[in-house]
Amino acid sequence: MERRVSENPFGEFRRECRDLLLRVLEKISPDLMTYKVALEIPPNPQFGELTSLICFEASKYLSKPPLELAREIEAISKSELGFFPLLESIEAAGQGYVNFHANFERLSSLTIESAIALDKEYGYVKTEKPEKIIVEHTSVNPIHPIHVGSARNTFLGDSIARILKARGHSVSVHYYVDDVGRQSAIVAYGYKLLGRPKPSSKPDHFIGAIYAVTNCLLEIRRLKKLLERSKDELSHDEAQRIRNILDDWVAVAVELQEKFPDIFSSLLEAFEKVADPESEVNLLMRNYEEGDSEAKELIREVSSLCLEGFKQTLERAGITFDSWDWESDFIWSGDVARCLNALKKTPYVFRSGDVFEFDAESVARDFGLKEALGMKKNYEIPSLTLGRSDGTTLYTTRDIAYSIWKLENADRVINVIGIEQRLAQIQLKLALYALGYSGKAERLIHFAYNLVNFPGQRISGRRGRYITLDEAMDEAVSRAYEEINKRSADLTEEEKRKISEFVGIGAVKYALIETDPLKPIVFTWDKVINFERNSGPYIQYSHARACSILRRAPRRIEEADFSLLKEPIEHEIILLIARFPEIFMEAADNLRPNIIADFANSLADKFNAFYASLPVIKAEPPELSNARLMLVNATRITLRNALFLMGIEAPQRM
RNA sequence: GGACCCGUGGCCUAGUCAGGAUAGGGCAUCGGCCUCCUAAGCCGAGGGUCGGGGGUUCGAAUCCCCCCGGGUCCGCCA
Repeated sequence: MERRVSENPFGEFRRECRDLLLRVLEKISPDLMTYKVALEIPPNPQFGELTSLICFEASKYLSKPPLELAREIEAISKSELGFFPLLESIEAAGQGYVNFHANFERLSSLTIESAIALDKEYGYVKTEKPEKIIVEHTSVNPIHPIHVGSARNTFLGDSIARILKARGHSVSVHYYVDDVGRQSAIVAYGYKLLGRPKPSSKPDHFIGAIYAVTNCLLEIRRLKKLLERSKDELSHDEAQRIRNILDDWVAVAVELQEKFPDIFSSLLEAFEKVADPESEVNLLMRNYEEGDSEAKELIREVSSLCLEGFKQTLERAGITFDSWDWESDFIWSGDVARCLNALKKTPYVFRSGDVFEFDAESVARDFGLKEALGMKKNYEIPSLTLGRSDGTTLYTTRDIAYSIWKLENADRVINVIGIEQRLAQIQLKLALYALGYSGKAERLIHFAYNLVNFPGQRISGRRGRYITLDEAMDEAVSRAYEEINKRSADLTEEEKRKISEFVGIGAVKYALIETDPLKPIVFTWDKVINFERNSGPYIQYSHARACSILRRAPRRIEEADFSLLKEPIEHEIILLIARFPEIFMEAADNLRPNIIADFANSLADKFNAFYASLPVIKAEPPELSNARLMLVNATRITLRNALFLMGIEAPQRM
């Protein structure tokens, strides 16, 4: 048989089914051709590899029971079958399904040979419309370490970038360094009070401690003052409410004092000497925006220190960026001011007290965007405050300028940002419409994901309540090392270290990519460091097993008789491998990295079942062994390629 | 109060956009399987009013309406 290679084997089968069905429908009644011919995956192999539901639709039109029509299709298709090599048979079933059964000899051959021939490219079907895409992800403020909650952002973003690249887009990955906000001024102020110390630990952890303590002391000072100053004006309830918040922060202070005793006591001491730390922070923030050289030097120093720590973490996790975009640069270049002025010239900005407000609601109404934005008609979108009364800028306003810059440099911009910023992202988008950038606005995508919380409480950078990504990776890697030390004692120390890195980090990545991004995750160590079924390591293990078989095989096989692969489990594996390209396309075109995780897990499942029940190397006759070896190789390639899209290493041994 | 998201066995989760055949997995529990390619594995068992109620449909976890529960947002924070 002629050897063929397809980038999408199941797609070929799907096309044949559709073509055949259309031919048959034309014979029955040309009007049927207008029906949507959607072919679906049947729930059970006994119903074939694809199924059509067209008879249920068409039965009304032809006033014929669905099953009768299905039988008619079955009968007519018999004479056409010869033109469609990947099809074995068509049969009417159930209430009126038309089931398509594949010719497994040919589908197996096409699938396995394609996977092996395309190797590192298998599954990565290229788009017909390559775009320039900017993916902005992580963008953790440079004031505390990357914690496991923001790691969800990092890994989803990284996976999206990998998937889009594999799809043939030109992808540029950006990190937005938010150094302008009040938070940066707070941490810089604390850092200055401490006399700009050299970090005594990993720089981002060190900065995170300073930030949490400084912020906490500021909050306590502010709340106490508030209670004191307005003792007589406050209602009883109001005063009680503030006292409760204060109590909360005092509890935070106790936690922080325990965790960072040195920083805490030094900062507490320094704070007592300052009359009004609050205004000093505000001054620093203002000076920074104005480009005051002392403020610039200080805040850039703190931010860079923190970023240095991020880069260590990200490098370990295998995450890279093409561009680090400093928010402050957009202020100093005048972009933000220009953008603000332009916005003020539109009819959508009004004054409210000392500040300008952006009337997002009117834009949505005038441009008829409510429905497209997923909002109810009667819901009034809140306005957006564009600046502080002291003249400094606000985050979303700065983000408008940044977004325009990104959109000028790309066909599509994907922002991986927490779902809690949904409203702000909508307001931002509406501002682009108001500015006359409708085309750009449509190409701006907010990829939203939900929070990772601890059981019973929120992760909070401001309170210093978090588990860092570093800790999570350390813990996962050390557990992986124990495991690998037990089972693969013959590996060198270096190999063991390397593999435990892959496995531990793979576990964390998988756990954060696998769940639907819109669902909140409750953090537990057992969930994030899972090495059992439905985990990164489970897939890696399956890959290593496939490698192990191939390593031990006495010969390299380049062709085989695939008609010998008759076991149902073999067919299931082949089908999954064949479907990988279309699952990949779905993941790429709908931004769904989690379905790659799901797919890889299913394939690993099937492969392990196969592994346990059927011999490969010792299979008899040798021709069967050959065919299985090639199946194992195709599985290995597909698992590896799926793992790659999640940024998970595929070790050959573990 | 309003808007958005989520609700699937004890716990976690796929399927919901594009409605179809006995609702897939995993954890935990119980019972089996290593002189045989890595047991991070495999096989089997029990366990489900798909949050509730209406509706549309030949057919609803999936679509529509109402309600309930949880989360998020509604800041001169980011």
